[in-house]
Amino acid sequence: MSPAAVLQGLNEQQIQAVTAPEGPVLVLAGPGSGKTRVLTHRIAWLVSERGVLPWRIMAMTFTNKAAREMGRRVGELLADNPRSVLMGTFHSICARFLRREADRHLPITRDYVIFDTADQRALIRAIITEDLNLDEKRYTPDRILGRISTAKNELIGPAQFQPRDYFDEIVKRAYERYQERLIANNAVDFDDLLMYVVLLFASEPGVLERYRNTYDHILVDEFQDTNGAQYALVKQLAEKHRRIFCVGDEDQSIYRWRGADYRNLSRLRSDFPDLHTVLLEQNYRSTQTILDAARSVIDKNPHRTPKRLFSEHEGGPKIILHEAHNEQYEAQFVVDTIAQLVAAQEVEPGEVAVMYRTNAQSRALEDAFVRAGLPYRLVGATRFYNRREIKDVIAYLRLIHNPDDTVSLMRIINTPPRGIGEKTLDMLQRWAERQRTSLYGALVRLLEEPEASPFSARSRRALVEFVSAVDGWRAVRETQPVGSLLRMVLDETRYLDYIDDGSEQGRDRRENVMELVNVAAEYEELPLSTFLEEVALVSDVDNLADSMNAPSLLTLHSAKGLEFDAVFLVGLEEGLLPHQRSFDDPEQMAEERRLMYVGMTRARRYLFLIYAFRRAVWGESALNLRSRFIEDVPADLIAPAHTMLLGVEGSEIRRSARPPRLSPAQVSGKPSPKPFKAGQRVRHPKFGQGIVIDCRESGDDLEISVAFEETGLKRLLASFANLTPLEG
DNA sequence: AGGGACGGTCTTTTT
DNA sequence: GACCGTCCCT
Repeated sequence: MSPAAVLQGLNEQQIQAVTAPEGPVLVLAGPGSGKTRVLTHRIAWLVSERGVLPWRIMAMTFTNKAAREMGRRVGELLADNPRSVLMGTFHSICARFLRREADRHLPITRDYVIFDTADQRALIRAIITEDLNLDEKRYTPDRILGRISTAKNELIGPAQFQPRDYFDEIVKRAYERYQERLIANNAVDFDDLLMYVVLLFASEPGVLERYRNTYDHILVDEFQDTNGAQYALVKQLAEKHRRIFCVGDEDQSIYRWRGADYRNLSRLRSDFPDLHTVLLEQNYRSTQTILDAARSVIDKNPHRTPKRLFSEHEGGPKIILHEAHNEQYEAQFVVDTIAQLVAAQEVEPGEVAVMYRTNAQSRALEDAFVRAGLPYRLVGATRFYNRREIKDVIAYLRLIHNPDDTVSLMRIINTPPRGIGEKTLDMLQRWAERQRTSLYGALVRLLEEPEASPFSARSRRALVEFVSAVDGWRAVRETQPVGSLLRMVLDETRYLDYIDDGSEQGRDRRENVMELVNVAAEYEELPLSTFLEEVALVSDVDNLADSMNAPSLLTLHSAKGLEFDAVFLVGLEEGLLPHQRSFDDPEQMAEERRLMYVGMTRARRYLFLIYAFRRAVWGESALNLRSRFIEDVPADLIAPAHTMLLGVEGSEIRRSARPPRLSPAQVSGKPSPKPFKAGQRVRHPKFGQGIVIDCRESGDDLEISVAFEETGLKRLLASFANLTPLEG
């Protein structure tokens, strides 16, 4: 293959990046500049031009989807060397290393399981209430787990954990127990996957040497989102041969809250002083209008490396700004507008995305899509693997794989109900403790010498029946493919009858489980451990079905790395984006701004910024001001919805014959007298003085929003509110 | 032991 | 408005 083939279609800057010397390289690049493309071509270039053997290359990404995509493209570029490059998420790659090294070097075995967030909570809750005798209202599992996670991301084990306040003292004690219990369960949490590998490499130079020698080229995607442990891993692997290639964009760093550390950029620079930095500023994705708008939002963030983003797509349609009356109208506007864009053949349905700050916002959107009879792809919300029935079934498989997994055992020992109640479980737990064995160990003992146990005949029979069943499955777990093992479990436990109570929900649950059976069947002869590992490490975006030509609904966080012809950013309101929880922290506020920036730059041609005048929060209707980020977009780049221009040439397409059901403010047919105008000062007998924010028809009344000096924002109906206008 | 009714809390964002 | 934990009844 000639160099021209590998470099084909790349611009000057990109070629420079792809063919950079094999020392440390950092590619800093704006959105849509082909970062991932550069990474892919770099791999192809190393193999075809530099003669690097594909299996000596390791490329780390943040989602499996990104890894798959990369694999596909590398496969295309190197027709004869497919798939042998090690590509995966940090977590999945570490899970693999651990599986290989656990028996020799770690307190867990190769059959370890990965605890997800719910498992972690169950474990820490038990520690707080049982071991430490504390009130879990005061010491909430999530707060403690958050501290533990931060520590692990910085490679601080329970022994090195330095308490800085009283709460930390509790955290330290909980952390110690937590780690002991994980090990007793033969389990690791997400952070352990990384921490164990880094600590192992640090303590066993021989092991590290083996991996360094195998993987002599390290590539990292989305470098700005690496945490302390991930950086340490990269450094360990690369510090000797120094062939490291990172791409990233600090303006797209949106994972600080889960440990992403922006200091890793300066660490990289100081650990690799000969770092070769390439800047990519050309954007291949968005129109200049979108880029200009996005830049005016991100430019307000302090301390950034200024980047001049320029597009090869001049101009483009204006950005549409729309205020909806509430979240239902917001969703309706989105659905209607998508229908119009599609009808006008401006976009394919699958090239449209609706993005929001919180998962809860997907509900109203889903409702609108369902009512309109339009298909959609949902990322997140009630994630498939978080559903109760799926977790139950997977708990069975986990227990079969690893009988020490007490969290799974507790989950299913009486699911479906088989007469093992609280009393019996208490007794079992105490009995196991007395014999210094795991719960499963105690159950096995019960099987061997039933009369040694303290149980009544009835409980004993139930327990024996349960453990015999699990033992039976364990006996065949090596010989049966995952799919048929799962079917055995379902048959013998009559689990489907248990969840399917005949209701619609019950049928849904049954179908979910059947779906899992299908997924499992695809694993064929692959070991159970592989199945469980992938189930634990899949992310929401990984499941985004490319095959379906329908709009995607997703959070701004899961939108990173994706692009669409048309993007709707909804819920652009103070309190939502930026989120309430970031108001008092400038660092977090900067991250909210980057989130907005990421969302805007996902769009190729059409960008819609949408906010709702009021929104139901926890069932209550609340008023919101529109997001401060909207104010940062230059007015000349914005057009209101009713002037919507379709087509780059500016051809105007009339909005559909069907009258769009938009907010009352949109229906501007008959102008009615509005006694109150925004900005006007008013007085209310009870709330005092304030400023009118908004005034609009609501039914046949007027709805006035007033920001009162004392009591804050209130929404009043003109016929009830006794408002007096004040002068100037 | 299990099921149903009730009330309090909760939501950022995810591997 | 959803989920979970708690209480009470069968």
